[in-house]
Amino acid sequence: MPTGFNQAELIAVLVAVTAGSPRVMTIELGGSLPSGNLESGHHSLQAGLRAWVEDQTHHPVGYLEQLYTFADHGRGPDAAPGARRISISYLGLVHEQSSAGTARAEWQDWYDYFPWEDYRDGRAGMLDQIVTRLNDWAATAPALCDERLRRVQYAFGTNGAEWNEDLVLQRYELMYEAGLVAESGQPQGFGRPMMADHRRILATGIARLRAKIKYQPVMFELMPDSFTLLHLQQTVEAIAGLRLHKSNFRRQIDQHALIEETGEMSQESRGRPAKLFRYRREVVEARALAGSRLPISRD
Amino acid sequence: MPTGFNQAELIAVLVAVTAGSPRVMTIELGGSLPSGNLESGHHSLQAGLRAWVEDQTHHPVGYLEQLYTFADHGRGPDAAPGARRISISYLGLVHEQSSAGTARAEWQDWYDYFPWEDYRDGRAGMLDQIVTRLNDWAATAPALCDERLRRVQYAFGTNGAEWNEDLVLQRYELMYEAGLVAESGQPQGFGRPMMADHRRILATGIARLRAKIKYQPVMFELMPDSFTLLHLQQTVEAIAGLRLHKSNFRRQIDQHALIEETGEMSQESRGRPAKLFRYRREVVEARALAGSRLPISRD
DNA sequence: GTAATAGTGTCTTTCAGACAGTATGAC
DNA sequence: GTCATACTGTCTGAAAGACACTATTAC
Repeated sequence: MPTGFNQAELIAVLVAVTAGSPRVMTIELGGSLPSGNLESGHHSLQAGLRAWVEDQTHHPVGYLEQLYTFADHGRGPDAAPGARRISISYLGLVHEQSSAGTARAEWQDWYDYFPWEDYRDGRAGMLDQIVTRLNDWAATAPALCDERLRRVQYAFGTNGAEWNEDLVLQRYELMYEAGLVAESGQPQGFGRPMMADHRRILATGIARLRAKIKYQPVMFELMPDSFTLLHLQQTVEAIAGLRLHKSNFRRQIDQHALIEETGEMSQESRGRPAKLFRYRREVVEARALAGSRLPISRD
Repeated sequence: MPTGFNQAELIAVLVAVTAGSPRVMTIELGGSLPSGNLESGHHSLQAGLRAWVEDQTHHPVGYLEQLYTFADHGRGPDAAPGARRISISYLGLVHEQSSAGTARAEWQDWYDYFPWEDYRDGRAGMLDQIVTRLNDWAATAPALCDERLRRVQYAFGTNGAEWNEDLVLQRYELMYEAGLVAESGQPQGFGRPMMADHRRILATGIARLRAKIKYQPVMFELMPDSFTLLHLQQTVEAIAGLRLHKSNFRRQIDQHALIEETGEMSQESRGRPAKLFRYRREVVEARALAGSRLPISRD
């Protein structure tokens, strides 16, 4: 085989939110993200992934965006010298659903893989343990110690620094370097491991989604056609791993005129029944990415 | 050759700003973006591109980020059936410099390729022409007309909509669909064309940079070690294609404590001499991506 | 003096953030 | 009535946006 030829693989981070839990589609009993080779029948990368995902989940993918492309030197018995495996990963969002997946494919709560990322009930107890071990790790390398301590402080919000929920990948990479996850050789690592670098790809996807949700109305891709405001808020909270302020959340949603009342009321309330809303897709697509406010004033 | 194997190519959108002009590195007299095949000697995608770029420009690449990965069905005489060319593009930023490049590689003003993207001297006259032709194009398809008119209004800021400098790719794609650029077959298209889809990749890079500069201090990667505030502002203006408000720009820069005085003064002034500043890389790396403010209030 | 650029002060508007309150259902 | 959830009103402080002003050089 000539050099310069490579095998290409598509990997999907497919997300849904069910009953306040963020879920990711997996295969092999939660050990792998779904992936498949790029086939010649696929018209484009995105089309290939979209067709494949809809086949697996029987739901339309509302939103699909490219995440990252990795390349590793080819491994395995049939790898040619100089050949690589190129992995192209995508983030996909699907509407909340009750179907449990198929035998091969299952939804898993993503906080099984990253328990320390869930800040909804306050700082996870596990975090103190993790930070202690990271600080020990920093101390083992006098030359790098200061640098490492700064990274830990920034990524984990210690020493008065604030927790930044977007830094999912930075936290995972620190833990990987320090040998605190199973993928880096540690038998008793934190969180549930995945095959190869799949947990790293999932971290990339979570980070992207947490960042994106702040300036693009992508959360509606995770919602059913009609929903209550509390339901919407709980979905965002599940993604961000944070509790949000109710009245401010509501004000922001309707300041941007993102939704409208359906006229119906929710049936399943234990308190006062809630109004149902729907996403105003047309309006938002027109004015669209208006979230991009530039903090630099024109003249 | 077995199916499922593909050729991989690295493409760089390499940006510098010289004397208030944003420049992109090209080869073939400005007709192509620099690109090279992924070689087996390259340790990783990023390392391959970085080594290659530094070899070409003799400058360290301060900032390098992946842009997008494309796949086309293999073309050309030696393409195997089912083989594809996978193109992985990167955005790189280098410090302003005077060197004119090499014989093979040259810097070009990116507004040669996208003259309608320069809003610094007000709305480019060319825009009225473009919008007229786009509206004509919309009218040719009654079924799609409304949809197309909405896209034009949004992307080009017509009919009372605001100009959004980030929508570089959307504008190029509309013009491509309407046959207003040479790449889609029009002999007298707007702007300078490039080979294959290179101008589309450049549009992707410009859009990414314009968006990024608003919440990450990446402009300093384009600056020399010391610079005046006006110099910094003109660099950002060159990228954004907009004029900025002087005193607000300055306030924002020092509110975030991004820079510090060197103590020196600029020599080349025609008016009052300006203080020189340097970027506080350490501080910013520590507090870093603090730009990510979430417009959703925690509780 | 003029021209040109450097740099400061401050007013207004907007909006995130926080808090407290009222409304309507089940029991 | 209590409890739970739904929903509204308003105060405060920070920061964007806009405008006007003073400062220091070359000529």
